[in-house]
Amino acid sequence: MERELLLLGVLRYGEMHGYQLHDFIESSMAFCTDLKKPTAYFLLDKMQESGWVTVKQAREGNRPHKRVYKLTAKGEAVFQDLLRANLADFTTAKTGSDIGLAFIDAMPSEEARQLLQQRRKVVAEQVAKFEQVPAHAGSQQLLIDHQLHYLRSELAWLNLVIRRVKAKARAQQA
Amino acid sequence: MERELLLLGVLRYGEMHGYQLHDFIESSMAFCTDLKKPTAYFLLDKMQESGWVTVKQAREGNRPHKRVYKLTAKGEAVFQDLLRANLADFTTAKTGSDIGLAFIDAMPSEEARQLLQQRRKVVAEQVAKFEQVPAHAGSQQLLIDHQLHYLRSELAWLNLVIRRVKAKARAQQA
DNA sequence: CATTGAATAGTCAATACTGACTAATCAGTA
DNA sequence: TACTGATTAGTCAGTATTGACTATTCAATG
Repeated sequence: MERELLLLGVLRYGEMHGYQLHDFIESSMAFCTDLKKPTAYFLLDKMQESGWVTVKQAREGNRPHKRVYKLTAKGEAVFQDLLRANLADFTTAKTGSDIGLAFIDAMPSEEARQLLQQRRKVVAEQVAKFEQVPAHAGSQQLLIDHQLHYLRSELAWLNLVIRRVKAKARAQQA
Repeated sequence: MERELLLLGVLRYGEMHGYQLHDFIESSMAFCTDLKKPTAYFLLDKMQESGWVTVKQAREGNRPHKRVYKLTAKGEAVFQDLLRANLADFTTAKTGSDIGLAFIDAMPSEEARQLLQQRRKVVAEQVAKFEQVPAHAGSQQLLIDHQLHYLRSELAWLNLVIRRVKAKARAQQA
């Protein structure tokens, strides 16, 4: 239900059409979710069927159809419920970057070390990127802070792994 | 390609049938991926078409069909490539638990504080669970260590957020 | 004013993923 | 031996998700 929570939450800022919604999410929340356009429309349609949002066709100038979505009272209630459920719970994030580590013994430690150093560079670049992000308003800042916290923690862990792999590489060469 | 890497990597331990594969992943790697049975069979079929694995029908006793998958030379080559690509790269994990934080201003800070304290309990329990996990062999241990590192980092961050929310709750009541 | 490229808005066919199911065997037990 | 529940093995129909596309409008430029 996270994506629903997200869409409802964004719609609380005011009525919007699908493209705007998707755009806002792409730009403002890219690092905590990735909601593709067709998925957004799919979910919005379902929400409309459930009565969480209303849709009206709008025309500006002589532009073609444009579906404007608006939160209903029921939608707001669902939002409040989902929000509470989300805040009280915790689901561990899954990386995909871990899978490689599981099989790190399948290659020479020295090569693994080099690859992990490349990975470290990637993480360090992301950290740098987020350090440059200008201050955001309110809870947006929370997400940025979290991302930074997370990335730094990953960097620290990577350093640890690299040290371990280095030790192993030395042992192998001896 | 992470799931492919995973399946190929597990098959390197020796030929297996689909159920065994899925079982191994469920039990040994549950916290870094979740690969459902039908997905495993789906991917294995595709891999067979690509020539990464061979399949042979086997019968033990008079059990019905049982498809035994075995890595081919090509499969091993692909595995090595995927492994290198995976180790050199980094993809940030996405939680879903962040979405709630993005809208935390939509409820009274005092209530948010209580909910986040529930969340903290959930995280703390997971930390405790992983601290109990007995030592594993080789790179399996790496995954467990990573998970612990990650969970502790999340716990620390949550504490920080809770402090902030507390401060806000005090400010609101004053 | 025709043309190019960007932005806006949405669609669709295809892929990926999963919940819920079948079906056989085995192990215990009453 | 008939029944119950667990284990093994796999299937299938339905849902979720996405890459790649269409089609319009706008803005700028030669």
